[in-house]
Amino acid sequence: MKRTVKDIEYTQSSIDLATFAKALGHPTRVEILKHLNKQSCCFTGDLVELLPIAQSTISQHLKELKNAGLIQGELKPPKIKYCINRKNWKKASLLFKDFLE
Amino acid sequence: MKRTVKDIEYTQSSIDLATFAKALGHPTRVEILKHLNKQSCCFTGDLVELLPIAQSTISQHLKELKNAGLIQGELKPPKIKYCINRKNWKKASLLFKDFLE
DNA sequence: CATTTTAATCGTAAAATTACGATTAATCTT
DNA sequence: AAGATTAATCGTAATTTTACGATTAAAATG
Repeated sequence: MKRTVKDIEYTQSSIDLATFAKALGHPTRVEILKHLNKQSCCFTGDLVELLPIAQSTISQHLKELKNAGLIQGELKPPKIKYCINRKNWKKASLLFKDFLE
Repeated sequence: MKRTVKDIEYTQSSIDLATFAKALGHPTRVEILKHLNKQSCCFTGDLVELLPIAQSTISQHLKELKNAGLIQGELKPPKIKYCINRKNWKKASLLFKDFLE
């Protein structure tokens, strides 16, 4: 890899769309978001029960969704409650809608 | 990596959504699709001029978009005309719309 | 028929992604 | 205070992605 994405000029909307899309680009993360969207919020533990993958892997996926801005975590010791980030969800919704017409 | 996606049961819509999303998960591919969608079709060469990356890399991205079903190629020797696959574009549009509300 | 044009494919390298188990940190319970 | 619970982080390995230049195949042009 000789060049990084940062060297190239893309429109901000292309970058934003690609970032959201990348986060949605794995079925596990889609399932997480589906579950989260259905009941608005849930704990990591709920997802560990729901999905047949390791707890650490789910944490990793949650981190990616968080980094993309699609979810946010709220401390409810000793648990962590994850919720859809409605502001960015809406932003993504509009971006995809506009892009796909 | 001890487990592959294939071992896990996902809903078909999650897989379809993730597949489309993954294809949209790179700004270069988003730019390609934007350009393609604007004028409906174009040749590989147009994209090579448009984007500051190697021809082989663009071919690779086109292949991915084709594999995801978002575009299709038509032989216009010695060129190849790429167009949005409207059927699947519509499918993606509905999937994302439904998913993001 | 030789040359040029077009775009895919090959070979390769660097980086990112995905997965796991083990460990850790924080908080709650006894 | 000791132990249990929860979920992030660490370390690691396999795989995939992204990028490049070089080569190849197919068709058009001279």
